Amino acid sequence: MKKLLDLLSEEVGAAFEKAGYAKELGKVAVSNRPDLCEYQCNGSLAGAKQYKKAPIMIANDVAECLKESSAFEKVEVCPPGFLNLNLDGDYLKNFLNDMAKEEKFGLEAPSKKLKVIVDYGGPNVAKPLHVGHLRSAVIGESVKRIIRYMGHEAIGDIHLGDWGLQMGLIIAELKLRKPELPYFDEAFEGEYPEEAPFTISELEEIYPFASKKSKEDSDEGRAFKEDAMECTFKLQSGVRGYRALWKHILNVSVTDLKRNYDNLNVSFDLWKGESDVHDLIPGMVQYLKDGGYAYYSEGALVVDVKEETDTKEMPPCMILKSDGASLYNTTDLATIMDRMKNYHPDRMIYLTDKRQSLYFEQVFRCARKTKLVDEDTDLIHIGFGTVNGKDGTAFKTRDGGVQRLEYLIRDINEEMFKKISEGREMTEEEAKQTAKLVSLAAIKYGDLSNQPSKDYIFDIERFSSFEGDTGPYLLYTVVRIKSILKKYATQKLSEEGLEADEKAVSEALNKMVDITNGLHKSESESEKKLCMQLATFNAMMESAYEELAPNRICAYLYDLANAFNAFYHETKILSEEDEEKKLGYLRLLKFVQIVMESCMDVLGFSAPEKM
RNA sequence: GUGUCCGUAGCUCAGCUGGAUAGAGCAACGGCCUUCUAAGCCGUGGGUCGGGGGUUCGAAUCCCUUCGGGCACGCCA
Repeated sequence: MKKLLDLLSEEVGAAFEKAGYAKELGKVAVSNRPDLCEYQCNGSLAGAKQYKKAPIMIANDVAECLKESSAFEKVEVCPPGFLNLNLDGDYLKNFLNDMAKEEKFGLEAPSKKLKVIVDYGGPNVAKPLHVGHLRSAVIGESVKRIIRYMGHEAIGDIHLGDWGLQMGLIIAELKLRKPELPYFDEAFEGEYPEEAPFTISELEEIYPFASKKSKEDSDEGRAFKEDAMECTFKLQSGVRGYRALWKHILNVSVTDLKRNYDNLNVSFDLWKGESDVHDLIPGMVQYLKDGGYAYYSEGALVVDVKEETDTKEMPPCMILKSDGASLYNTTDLATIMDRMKNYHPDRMIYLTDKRQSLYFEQVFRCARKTKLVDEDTDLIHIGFGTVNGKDGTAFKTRDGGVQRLEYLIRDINEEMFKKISEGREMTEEEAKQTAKLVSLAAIKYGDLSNQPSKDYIFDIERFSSFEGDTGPYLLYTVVRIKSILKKYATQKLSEEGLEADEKAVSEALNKMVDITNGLHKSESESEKKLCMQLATFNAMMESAYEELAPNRICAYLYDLANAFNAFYHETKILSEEDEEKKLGYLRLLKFVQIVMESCMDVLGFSAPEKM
């Protein structure tokens, strides 16, 4: 289904053409003077020079031709040559009714269905998630959902950090603490225990402890680091006990990660990690050498990725360190190779901190140059900004430490629980569930409503206050709508003497309020504004997809919620006596509800029944 | 040094490919609940869009320059 602005532009464009001017001038935009009109066209001003004619004359000619158009109820010419337009009510009604009949509200299916891998999350095994992981998870999840909503195939890959020195550090420390474990006995030939010899909290304590020790400038520190490196090497070369121990670390950690990501309503299709491509590295390195791409520079194996058009310095993409070890680049390139072989995606999208953007440019150029990817494979890096505290510097706990994501979410949950329990009639369990939904919306909306590339201030106070442009405000709006609809259905059921339990109400609603049965023509200004906002859904979603910008959806939701609340305040819905009119209102409400819920779902949160 | 992003109301931010009086939220102030959830709605005050040039009929938006800040720049990820 076409976008409203395109339809209007065609309409005005045809008028330009009919009046003897280029139809391209008929581009219609939402008015920036809502006091004067709803839409505007500035083509007469732009065309003045070309036609050597005063803009106002052109505008008058066009306005004359536009009189026959059914799209506008008002066409005005304003000096020096603006074309001020108001949409015709029936035209709008018809547009919305068409929209209501389509599954995705007029969003067109893509001409070609693409396969896209979205690489996000990127946690390290055995390290708790912290605030820095929030953005990758939240934005990545939404980007994945946007792609799916558009009708493409999206595969989410968590891309675990599960292979480097960090694993060696943990194993080395475990060896010191529990040398009696069979994993360290090279003569051991039996079955290793199924149960891991540690819990997640032990694991989380061990890593920072070991990491710190390895950096100490002492004999003990150096010896420990050496041992950790040896453990890493043994692990990577496949020593049985070390592999078994590593499996335990991975399992315990992944279980915990899954729980954490579940709490964020984030899920991955693939739980691949750096370890999965380890065996591919030698072959890839050989390929890069054989192809004449890679050469040794300052002892390291590199691929040049400079291009003639570069205005900046472009360091080469490093494949192997001078000691022969692989690094981040190596596994990323191997992962690209692996994905091309197993999935052959049309696009790969990476979400990481924006500080890595030069790095990804090198990797992408390298992959392209060395033909690890096809020419038409899209490689995209979405670099996001930092989550800052109120002081504008990186978010920390009160005592200056790194804030664990789990605790942060827990704190916000509790805060929200208190708020919801106050003055609302709800059981404790209900309040808990509601608090969870509301705080998730608060956190996610707080993040997603910013442009991904920008830093933003994570202000718990602001999120906890729930006023204005916040997730909870959006939820509240949806809850209001649900509440009205339910009340209507409950009344109807009891009028007929039927039982009105939750299930019956929702079934009755589906039957009685069906948006495909059509809206009526807007009567009030606020109703029309609401409808116009609703009508921009497909254009909005398309641009959110093209720009990979969840913030577009956030802005739309906020505008839609505002438009609804304005309408709500001046319209008596349930007490409307004209039954047909009342049904029209209810359908409009339902329409707003499901559009809002669809948007929220794409953002990765949802509204409760009550708040 | 090279590159890159940013500088808009007291605070946090929108402003799409240049268009008419620069918009929201928070904070401040004033209204609106016997009526569908007031976590809401309506209104008031508050800005030489960092500075200076230029292009244009017209610039927060495009170009140049300057100041101030963030970030990245071969063996970390």
